[in-house]
Amino acid sequence: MTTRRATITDVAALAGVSVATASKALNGRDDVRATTRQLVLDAAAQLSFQPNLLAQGLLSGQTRTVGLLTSDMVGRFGIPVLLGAENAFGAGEMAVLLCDARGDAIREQHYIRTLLSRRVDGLIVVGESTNPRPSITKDVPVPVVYAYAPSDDPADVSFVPDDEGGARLAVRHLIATGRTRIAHITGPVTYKAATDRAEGVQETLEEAGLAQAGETLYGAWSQRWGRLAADMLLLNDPAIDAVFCGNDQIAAGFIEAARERGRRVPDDIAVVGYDNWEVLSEETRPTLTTIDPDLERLGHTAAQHLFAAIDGRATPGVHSMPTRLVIRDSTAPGIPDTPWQVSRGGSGA
Amino acid sequence: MTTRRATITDVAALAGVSVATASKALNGRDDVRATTRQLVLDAAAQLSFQPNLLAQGLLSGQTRTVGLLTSDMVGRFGIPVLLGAENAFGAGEMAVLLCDARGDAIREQHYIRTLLSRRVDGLIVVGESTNPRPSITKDVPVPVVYAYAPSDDPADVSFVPDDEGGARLAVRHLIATGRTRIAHITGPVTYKAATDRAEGVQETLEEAGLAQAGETLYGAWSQRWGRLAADMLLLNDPAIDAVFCGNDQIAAGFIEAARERGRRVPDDIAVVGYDNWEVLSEETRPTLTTIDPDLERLGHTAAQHLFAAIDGRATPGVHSMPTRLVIRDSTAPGIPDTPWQVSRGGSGA
DNA sequence: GAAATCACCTAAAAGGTTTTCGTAACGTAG
DNA sequence: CTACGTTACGAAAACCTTTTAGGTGATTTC
Repeated sequence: MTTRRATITDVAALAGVSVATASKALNGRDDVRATTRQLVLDAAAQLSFQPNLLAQGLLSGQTRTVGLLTSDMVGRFGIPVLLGAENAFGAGEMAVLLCDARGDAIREQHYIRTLLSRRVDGLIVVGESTNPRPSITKDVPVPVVYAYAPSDDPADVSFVPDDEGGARLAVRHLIATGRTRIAHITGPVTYKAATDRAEGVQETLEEAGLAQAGETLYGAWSQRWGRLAADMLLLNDPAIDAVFCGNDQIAAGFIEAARERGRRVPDDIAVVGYDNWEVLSEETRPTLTTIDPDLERLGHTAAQHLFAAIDGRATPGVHSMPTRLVIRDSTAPGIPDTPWQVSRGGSGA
Repeated sequence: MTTRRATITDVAALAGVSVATASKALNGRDDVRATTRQLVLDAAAQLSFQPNLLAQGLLSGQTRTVGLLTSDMVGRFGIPVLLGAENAFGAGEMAVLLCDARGDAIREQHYIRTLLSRRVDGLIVVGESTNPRPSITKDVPVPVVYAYAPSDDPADVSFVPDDEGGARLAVRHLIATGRTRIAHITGPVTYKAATDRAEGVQETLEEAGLAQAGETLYGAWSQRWGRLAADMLLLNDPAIDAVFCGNDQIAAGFIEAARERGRRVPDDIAVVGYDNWEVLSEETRPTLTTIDPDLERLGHTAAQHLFAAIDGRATPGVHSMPTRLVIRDSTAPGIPDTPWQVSRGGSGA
């Protein structure tokens, strides 16, 4: 198991050529005879030679490695972003060094240092909420891209979901299906995601000449809050015919409470969620129309822009990424069982 | 931003000593005068010198890096394992290279090659189900540890959750709360997790002199199947007073259907789930008693054993990791709101 | 027949660090 | 004064690869 690994010297020796020639043969450079090249390739195969990327990196100054610094991997949103990024990296010859700072600034500093020690070519920082986070770009001699949580320095490269656009999609869909008394229940007011979406709701309703049914109800991101808010809302304003919820958990709670109060979804009240967290949105009854923030794509795009930045083609600014409306039964009665999806272009970079 | 990074040569020059002395001073070796050492340290600080880990690795043959090969990061189980492992690595000076093979054997081979090219010190392979997976240990010149999915070679080092033990915990708890007609609904029979748990149920009931209420119902890991199975079960065997479900989704579906059929949980029927997936187990009504497989700990332990293996102290075999019973309201009526937890020792390595 | 061209290959340096060995300087014992 | 041990430091090798510059022999050109 622990046999010494073959080096290019071994390959060259076996092929009966010099190290330099072996290198050229292996890397497809053209001042080597075809027969010689084959000799070298055969030798390499026989020894199952793998070039030492450390040595290459030392020489070239490029490690083909990027650091992925996440502030809280436990949460739901970091994972898809990370997944999309890993996906983009895997496609190239890049590898990703994963560091989870667990929301601790000290630990983050520590990780940044070790990543730099390892001479990563770039850094991608993924946050856990869409609230801006401190920039690290100036402290670091390699390009940095921020995903999900933007940097607080607008000159950095950030990718965030278009929460306002998502809310617009949701509300337009409700209006298009004939709803006129639309309420909005969402999470804590301290979340930029919540206030952005609320703003999107507000503006879209105004554009359509409608008034929002009641104030935006800020609470928690939980099912419990969805139930509670449903009780409040249905009691105060019985004429409501649609509600847009700040996430799928709130929506699931709302649907449950509404049914217990004898309101039929979607016939009496249409419900739209947010996140397209499928374990919830596919299991509510009726299944849940929701906004998919397409986080995997966000991560993918962020990674690609990190590549570009490494190549010297940075794209500064906060880029807001388009979301998708996923229509299911909670807004569209009578539609066949398979959900159909609506994608939306534009709005972002 | 792209200023050349300081090397030990720069530090040595600034301190007015040779490179060798600088190295010794920085690494705390003792044949260097105290005043000289301070000189070097000051110079290093001034240049904010960071040793190049590539160069160190090239020389020492140790990269202090491990590869984490996951077969399907999208799934629910890989993540906590990965998290626990990352946690263990972060504590030391190890870094983890993340590769998601997405269940594709070709891609897995590719990743293994590039990881070896990068001279990782070890590999941790995390699977997506507890079904054994092909061993890669002989193809690889570094230690390998398998987490969640064991290797099919029993001489390898594997860590799996103790599904049988988890089932025992669940059934013993039901018996302890006075239930005697206990049914078992679970996922597809193709999952070893499902059959292991079923076996645990069977044996525990026999030991208690009880007969299982009906055959084990194999189906899907979904809420839908939980509802369906509930309908079948409650119709066929109205005397059932407890059900142990193969996961929390099935349990959530069961609870829902049971309530709709007018059975009170836990008064008429006690329900136990599996996984302690908190988004579900804390949101069902009543909240769900369930088995927590403690995957984060599993990942942590696997990582620690990888360290040991790298140091030459491997621990071959399939180690089965203990689970925890988390008691909530679906089995224990009238208990105050905060859940109390029971941990169990033993049974594993 | 000498010079130039060409095809192919090799020696050596570079990259940053650690470690081994060598070498001063100095003090102490004989 | 010589022999030796100790202390503090420096030169150079080693890790593995790529690249540059150079070298060899054969073939072509005048």
